[in-house]
Amino acid sequence: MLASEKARSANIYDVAKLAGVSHQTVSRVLNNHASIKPATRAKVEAAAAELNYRPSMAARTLVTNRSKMLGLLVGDTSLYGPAGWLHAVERHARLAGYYAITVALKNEDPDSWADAIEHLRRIGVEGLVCIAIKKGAVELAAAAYPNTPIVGVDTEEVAGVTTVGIDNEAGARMATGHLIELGHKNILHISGPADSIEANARLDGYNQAITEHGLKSHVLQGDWSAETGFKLGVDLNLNIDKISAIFTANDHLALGLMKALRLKSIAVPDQVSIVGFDDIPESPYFDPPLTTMVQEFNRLGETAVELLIYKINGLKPSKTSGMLPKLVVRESTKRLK
Amino acid sequence: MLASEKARSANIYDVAKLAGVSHQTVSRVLNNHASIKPATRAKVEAAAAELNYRPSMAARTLVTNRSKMLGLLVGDTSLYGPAGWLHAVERHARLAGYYAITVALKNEDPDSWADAIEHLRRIGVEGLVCIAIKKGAVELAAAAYPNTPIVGVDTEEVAGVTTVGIDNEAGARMATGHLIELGHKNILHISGPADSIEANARLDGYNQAITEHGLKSHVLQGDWSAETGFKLGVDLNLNIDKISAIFTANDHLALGLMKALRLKSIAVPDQVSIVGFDDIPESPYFDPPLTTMVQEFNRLGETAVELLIYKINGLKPSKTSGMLPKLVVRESTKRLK
DNA sequence: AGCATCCGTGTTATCGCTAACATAAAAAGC
DNA sequence: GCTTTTTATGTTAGCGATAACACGGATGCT
Repeated sequence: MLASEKARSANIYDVAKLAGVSHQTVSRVLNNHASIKPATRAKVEAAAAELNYRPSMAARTLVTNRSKMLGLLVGDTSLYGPAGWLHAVERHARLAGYYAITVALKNEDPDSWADAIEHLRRIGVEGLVCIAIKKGAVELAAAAYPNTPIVGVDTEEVAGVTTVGIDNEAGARMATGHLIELGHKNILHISGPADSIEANARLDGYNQAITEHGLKSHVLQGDWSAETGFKLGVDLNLNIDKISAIFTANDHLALGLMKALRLKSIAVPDQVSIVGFDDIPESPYFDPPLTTMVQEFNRLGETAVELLIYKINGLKPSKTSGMLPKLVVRESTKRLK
Repeated sequence: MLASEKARSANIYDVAKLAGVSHQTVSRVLNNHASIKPATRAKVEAAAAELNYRPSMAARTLVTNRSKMLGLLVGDTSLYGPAGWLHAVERHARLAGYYAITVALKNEDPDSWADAIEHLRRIGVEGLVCIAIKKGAVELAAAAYPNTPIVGVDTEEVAGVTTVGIDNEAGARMATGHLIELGHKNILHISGPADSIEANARLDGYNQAITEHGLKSHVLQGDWSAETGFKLGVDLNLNIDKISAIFTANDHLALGLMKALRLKSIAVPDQVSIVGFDDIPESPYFDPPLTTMVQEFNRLGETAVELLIYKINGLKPSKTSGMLPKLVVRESTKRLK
């Protein structure tokens, strides 16, 4: 309260002095070391509380060489999947006592990758989570962080990087399988962007289901946008291949597609059944409500953080398989008459 | 390359030795101090590059007491607005050389606020951006960080906190005004949650426009979800008040509402015109495409970071007014016959 | 009883950097 | 040409924590 008192906040020596012990004892209390008398612990804790003491992460990081920070390299955060994973990872990082430093990479702009990665490098993260970024970006990150554990969430396989993700292939097989069960024979797939790992996995899953049942594969190249779904829908002629069902690589494509079909007075699901992928929050309210594949963000985030912390602690994580999305049947799919 | 060499990365002394100067000279080069001979600078930079040197943020933070980190306290990141602002802020923080530590607060769960804020406190951020969180949470943060500059993005006014945001009131006035211009006399507003600042500002804007034109206010209490829009739509009887137009507090409400109207065979816009708010990416593909209000995330994020850095540097920022959203007219609104 | 062991705590060194002061050489002023 | 200033660099101290070692006193074992 004296005028001479600096606004400087209390450090470990201030606490030690007030508690009448050495600073090292304070440090031991803070770090839950064994062999501290309960009475001493109480004194120290009281002093710390009174001074509103907070340990300096910077000092701790400097001496222990562990920053308790994780870097989160994420792709397009406006997409439903990446945004969901990001926040799940962030949440679980905090629950595990780590700080999450997020850096958004523009997927389309490789020139910016190096800058973003360099930005993170300076701060000294203990581990890296790469979320839905291109293979090249993961490789760049791996090269920049030769001794830092990395976990990829829905990224391509890169040496030294443990990858977790949803099983897009199995999901696409389920989505296509659902249409096949409903009696559809000519099923079109509108794919995601050609350079996307997830999009390709979904395409593969579709083709597997199609081939297994001796059907013919029909694929149109798309991306992740409603706009492209709309454009492809406008140009689409269902009669040429007698298409009675369409599986789109995500819900946005389905949304745009359905708008185009509406304009052409093609009824969903009476004339075409449609299955999407993602289950964005809007999907139940589409016209008609969309049958699609749901994924659980929370568990994926938890797994990613768990694996990363394993690696940080020098343990080899066991291989994890992708998480299975689930089918939600709504009104956009119907048995073929 | 010797076996004795630790995996330890190079520090400032290693660089100094290799460059044949003192460590302080290296420090000066790194911090762009004046009075460094170009030749010396070149030597140091070459040495730093050769050793792949990165300064330790922790050491720098310890001695300068400036962490170059900003805390981002954000509300429900699954909502379109908050997610957009968050990423805009994150991006501009990085462009300004700051690290963004994100912590997501559950808006509905006040018990968790303190934990989240404490988590951030330990790391010593230089400033705080509060994005779309409740007033109580902002106050808690302000109390926990008495000497830390805070900027609120779309939060209620709290003493000491500079607030930026879009002008929800003006936006709502514009949206309602659009319907009035089209000749509508009985305009219903479906509001957002009662405890939301934005929702109340939008409600106020609606009421202003209504009163100015001598019309009667019709309000239904909603929240931000498509589900609620749907439920309200199911129960709605347009005839009672001769409602010919509806302004919903966001696009999701409009989405749910339009689904309900479709089920009841009420044509949009022929029987009711609808205006939303937000312009989520899906809105152009709704049935019909939604007339709504667009906001610019990027500029808001830039402004927030700019203001915060002003405050960090001890400058008093000038009062900023809210940014004006713009009207996008699509097919869900029509002149009243 | 005498020695080893453990418990609880204190002392000193160190992490990698910047601030502040010190100093030699070069430039400028009279 | 000699002091004064400026330029360019070096030296020392300290930020706030943990690690490693030291050490007195209590306890256990023979």
